[in-house]
Amino acid sequence: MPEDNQLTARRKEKVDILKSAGLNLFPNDFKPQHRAADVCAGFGDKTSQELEESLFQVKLAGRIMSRRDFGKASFFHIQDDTGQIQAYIKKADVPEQTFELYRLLDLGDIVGLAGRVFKTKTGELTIVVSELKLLVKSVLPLPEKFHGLTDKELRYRQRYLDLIVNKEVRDVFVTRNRIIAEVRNFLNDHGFLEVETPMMQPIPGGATAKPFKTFHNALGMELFLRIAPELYLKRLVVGGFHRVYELNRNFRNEGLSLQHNPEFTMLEFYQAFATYEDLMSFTEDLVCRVAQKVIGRLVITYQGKDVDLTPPWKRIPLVEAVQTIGGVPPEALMDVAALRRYARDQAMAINETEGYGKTLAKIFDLAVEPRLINPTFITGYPTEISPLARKNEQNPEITDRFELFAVGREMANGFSELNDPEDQRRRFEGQLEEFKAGDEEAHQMDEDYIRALEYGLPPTAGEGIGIDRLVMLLTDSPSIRDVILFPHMRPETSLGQK
RNA sequence: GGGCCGUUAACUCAGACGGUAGAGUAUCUGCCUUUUAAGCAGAGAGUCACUGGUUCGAAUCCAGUACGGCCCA
Repeated sequence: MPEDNQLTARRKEKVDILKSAGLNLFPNDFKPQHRAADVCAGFGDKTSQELEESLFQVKLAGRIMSRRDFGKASFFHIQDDTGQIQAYIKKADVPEQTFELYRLLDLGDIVGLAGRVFKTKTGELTIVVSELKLLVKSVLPLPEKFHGLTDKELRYRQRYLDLIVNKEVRDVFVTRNRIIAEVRNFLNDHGFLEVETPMMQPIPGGATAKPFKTFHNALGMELFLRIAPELYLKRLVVGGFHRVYELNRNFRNEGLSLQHNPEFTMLEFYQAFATYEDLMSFTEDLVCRVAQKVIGRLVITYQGKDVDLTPPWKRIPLVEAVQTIGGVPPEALMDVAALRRYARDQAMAINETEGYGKTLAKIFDLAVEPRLINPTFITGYPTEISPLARKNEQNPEITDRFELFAVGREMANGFSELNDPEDQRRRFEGQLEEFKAGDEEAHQMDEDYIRALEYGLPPTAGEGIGIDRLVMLLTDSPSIRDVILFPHMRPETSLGQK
């Protein structure tokens, strides 16, 4: 792309002019003393007369975002990391070479300036430039000022440009940071210890998903980018860290969608002596506190729909939800044959080789999930599809597990942990059968994890919360790519390698 | 992986029926000392994503490829 066109050629000419005038084009000695937002906050409510009398000087640095030239004067806006402020330069008021320099500046250049604060006729706080210094010349033109940059491909590929010209994008990522900070605060306040466990694992576990493979040259071994930190975190509970969490990246080798990026951020936390029911209440508290602190309210809007986060949230057993919300008749739930018949009648795409639990979950995904707008816990997931969860004591066909849904998508998954090593071994063996039967996502055997359980995992409950999806919900973002700074894209073919 | 749609100037977009490629912003020149999508007058700027085909002639029709978007698995 950076091939010369008329615009970049003209800018490079200006670089040459400035260079030949002996100007340092990359100075590093300008120290701004103010920021745009501080100046606005500090002087915004002063009258023009007060400003005239105060003669207050400010010194700041920013990128030129717009300019309105007159013959012997000009208005321009500069933007720093806090926002924009207008500046005014008048030929008569500055040394000749300063005005000459200004004439050679372009939108996108970063300058340092100093001057007095005043208000224009229209009441806009403005800096009268008395000193102006070029801090770096930009040789590529910025997008058009009114429509800005809207092409999604360009926005994701050149996020730096997106961030320069689209303030809302910047705001989303600031909010993301605040959400994550509040999640950490909440967990820290509740006595949880943040830990870091391997991203590269010899056995990918803790979830059902296809992993990315990599290779360690010196050890001559295949490794997998983690699909979840779960098994390591539970080892830490065995080791005596009774409240642990990890908030970091997972990697899953799957397709991309509005809700899926190959690497995504997940919170996982484990609490000894808690049950999945404790975690449901804990999750309500966590999400509400984050929403209250970051957004300031519990009724939010997501893509035009109202979402009420006010607890308590509904807790509905899976089989009940399928009937009352999904409209599946009770007789269709009799056995796997009945489920398949029902799915066929409803033209639902299911895999005829899968068993009762998977088929039921699939029907749930299609018939119920999109309808769960307000946060809702679905409980009682089949044991067959929950190889790491504790069986329910009344009904061993289901587990003490929940998933949380909101705005029609899964937000969290939690359960009382299976801590019986013999049961865990049998579950892993069952998964191996599934793998042999063609399920590439089936869980693998992890002998060391079973050994850890043999030392004794305290009764524990654990949960994972999809942070990207939480950020999407709280920032009203339609795509996961809007909350990930550099979402995965295929390589740009037109960009030559230097 | 499948279906539909898109790709035209740096950006945002027009471009019926196949007949020399258009606008606004941005850039350049001139005028302009309180503008803010500043204004007025003028100028320059394009491998119409790529490859092939049909045609006297293709941005336009056809096929394939690349990248992207949306929907589905």
